[in-house]
Amino acid sequence: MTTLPKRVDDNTALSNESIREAEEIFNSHLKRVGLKHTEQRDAILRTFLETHEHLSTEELHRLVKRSDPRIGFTTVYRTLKLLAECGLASGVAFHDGVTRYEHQYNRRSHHHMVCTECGSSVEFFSPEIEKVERDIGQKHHYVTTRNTFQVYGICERCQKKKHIKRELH
Amino acid sequence: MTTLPKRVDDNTALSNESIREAEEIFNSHLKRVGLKHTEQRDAILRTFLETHEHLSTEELHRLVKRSDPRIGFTTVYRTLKLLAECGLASGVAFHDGVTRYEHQYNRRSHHHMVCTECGSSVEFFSPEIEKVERDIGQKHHYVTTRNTFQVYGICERCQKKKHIKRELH
DNA sequence: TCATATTTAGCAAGCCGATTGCAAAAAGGA
DNA sequence: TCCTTTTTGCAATCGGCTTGCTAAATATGA
Repeated sequence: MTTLPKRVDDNTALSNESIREAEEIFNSHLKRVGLKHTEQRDAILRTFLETHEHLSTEELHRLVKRSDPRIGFTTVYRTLKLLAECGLASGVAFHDGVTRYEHQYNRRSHHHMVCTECGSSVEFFSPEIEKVERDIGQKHHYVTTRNTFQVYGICERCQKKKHIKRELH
Repeated sequence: MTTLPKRVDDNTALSNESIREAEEIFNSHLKRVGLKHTEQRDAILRTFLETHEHLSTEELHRLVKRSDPRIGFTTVYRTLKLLAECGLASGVAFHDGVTRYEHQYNRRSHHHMVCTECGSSVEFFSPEIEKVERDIGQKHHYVTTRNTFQVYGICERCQKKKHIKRELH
């Protein structure tokens, strides 16, 4: 067993306890840097923790507006930065120029395989990757902090679609 | 030996022969898709092959202008896309929102470790990574095409700088 | 070599996600 | 409650990426 894959659309919802813990982390981060606790920030964090996928700021904003339509894009944008600061969110750059975020709380480092046809993705964890990070850091005297690993390819469904298209000729 | 690292600033210049081969690949690609051979495209390819690092379109444009100041940004931009199409260049997305390109001819797939303080980077190749790509693709029935792997951290020099700064307090 | 058809070059404009200035509103300590 | 500080969110801006357009360059065929 080399990997522990997990479909993105699995139910990865956090327990109430985890959510409270995450709120705690966020609140103390705010206090530490002298910022205020607001309704909007709370709502954004809660919505964010409910998600399972990697969301652009745009997409999170759309979700947040469901619980409060008056929350603006800028606030979501800035809150996401705060969440990244205290380790609750982390950004992933796929190859389409849009930064996506995923919640990091109670999840271990993992990687993505992305279909270049339809954009769907699979998450997986691989201890080998973490080992390579350690090894290569040691070799070049870097103190490593994180890594990103993405595999690109074509998913089963899109392969079949292509097959059908070819048969029509 | 798990990795075959190579410093980015090594002399990785291609032989004349390799350059001719690359030009050949480019020319037949142009012919295949019904495009024309031009001085500018030639100059851009040649400059590109001389580089050793990952360049943004902007940066390559600056270099190209040294050999011909009248070559515009758009042409470099579009030529880079052509080069990517025929496999001579490939784009890498670091985490600063800028797409960088590196020449791919006569080089095998490799990865990057980037210093988050000063931006310098180290290239390395790791067969383990390629194996993980194959495994995870197989497991989820993807036909994989490529992967990107980046390690982030702090290089030796920047660690020392931080150390000195701390001692001044 | 020259004429003709096709593509290119590069300016300028547009696009789009990321970022910021600002004034009214909200938070929270005294 | 009052007052200071921070936040919010609109609107404007920024910056990299992309494209429309026309004069110029290239390839093809006579």
